[in-house]
Amino acid sequence: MEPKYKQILETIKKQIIDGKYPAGSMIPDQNTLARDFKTSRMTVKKALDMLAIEGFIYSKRGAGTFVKKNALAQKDALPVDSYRGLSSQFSKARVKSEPIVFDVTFPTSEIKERLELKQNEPVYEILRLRFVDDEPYALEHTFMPISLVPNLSQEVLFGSIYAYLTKEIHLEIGGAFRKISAEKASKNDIKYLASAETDPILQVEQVVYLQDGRPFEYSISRHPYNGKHAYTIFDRKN
Amino acid sequence: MEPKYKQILETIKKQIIDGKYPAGSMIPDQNTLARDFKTSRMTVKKALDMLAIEGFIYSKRGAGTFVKKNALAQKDALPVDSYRGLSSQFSKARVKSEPIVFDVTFPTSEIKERLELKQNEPVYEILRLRFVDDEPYALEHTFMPISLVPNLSQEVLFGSIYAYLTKEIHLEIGGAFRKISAEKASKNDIKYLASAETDPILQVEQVVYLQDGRPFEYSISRHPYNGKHAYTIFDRKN
DNA sequence: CAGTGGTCTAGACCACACC
DNA sequence: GTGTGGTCTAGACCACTGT
Repeated sequence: MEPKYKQILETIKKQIIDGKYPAGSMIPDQNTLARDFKTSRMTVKKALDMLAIEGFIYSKRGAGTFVKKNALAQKDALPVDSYRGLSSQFSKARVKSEPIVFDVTFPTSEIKERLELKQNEPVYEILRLRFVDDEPYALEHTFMPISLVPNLSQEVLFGSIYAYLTKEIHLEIGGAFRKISAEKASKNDIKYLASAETDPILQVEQVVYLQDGRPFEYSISRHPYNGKHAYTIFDRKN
Repeated sequence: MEPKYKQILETIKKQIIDGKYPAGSMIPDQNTLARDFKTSRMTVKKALDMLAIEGFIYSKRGAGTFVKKNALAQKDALPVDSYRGLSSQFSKARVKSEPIVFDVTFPTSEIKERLELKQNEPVYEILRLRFVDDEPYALEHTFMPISLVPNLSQEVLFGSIYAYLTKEIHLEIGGAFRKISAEKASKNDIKYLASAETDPILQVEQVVYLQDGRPFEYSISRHPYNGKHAYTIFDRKN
């Protein structure tokens, strides 16, 4: 059984998308909604709070709750989960992966620090060339502690590592820290991404954390300069 | 009077930072906390939910509420408000701005679309070179509808536009959409940012929205390649 | 002033984890 | 089973907006 506040949330969201509450208009007050949905005001409030977080509405004390002018732009917005890997951004059929390096090593001091490793725990080192629609999309250099993923097979590398981690093993992703920069093309970029020597490279360096805060993956992705693949985000103030 | 849930939130946050609840440990259950804080469980729950959003703790139904392993890393984390401008990232004294262009024009079709302008409303066009610690930090090309900011003076451009907008006028920022890419250096980059012709440029293109969803600023910032200034974010799954 | 949203209470029942 | 967090109720009081 889905919680009642989620049902209310979905109902109102659908009504906004369907145009029952146009952009800029006020939606019914919380007491009215509570009566209409045969529930308490607290439950309505929770639904409205979530809708505000999703970017559809905003509330002003003393005035009312209003549909945002650009509410409809939110309706196709992805939740923030690009660290789940490429497969959630693009349909699985369009993504291919070609492993270049798959090794087990001792981490350098920088990687040890990023992954908060205590002693000299070994890590996987994975270098993969990733394709979207058969075009090079990124060169991914990934490090993961072996202790967290004891049985990673080379086979998995051809597909989505994240699908394997969340389905096969029981790992819950909590968030990711990312650093995005523009870099000069390296030899590997020229070799694998077909970059020219003077092409700029978009680099995304990230540490992915589990729900309990343990770092779980450190990776550097390098994207070719082709005018197609930029990094996009929507920051919302709450 | 600050709401009670915020006081509870701050108290527990301080206790985590002070080491009363070490990383990985369980904090007292909600009923106990409600008794200790002389409040209801719902109020405690709200405080804990906010603490989870801030990245300090996580809860598991049936098990308990735990301090994240990297909770302390959150204690200096900035809230997501870099669209408030540079002055919130760096102390005001370190930031300088040099206006290059300050004009009023009719928008191109692309800018009209980004700012969702109906007719041919005029916009400000502002080109500013921004310095941090007297080094070129970014070349900012900004467009704002005149209708939203009727009285922007050239004087304001030397400082922080955002400080002026939120303090002098009564404008509330709601969020921003950003697109980050790596680009080749243009003539302007070479001229103002002292970039070499082969240097990559980190470009941040953004549309900033007001709380009610109206787009309010469209800007393109170009950052020089000096290994110092990357774009960083922390995505949290909630 | 009336109407709105923000917070809070003191309970209740349920779903889930762990033993 | 016991203890935990997730949801929900039916009220209440307060802060703020707009007239």
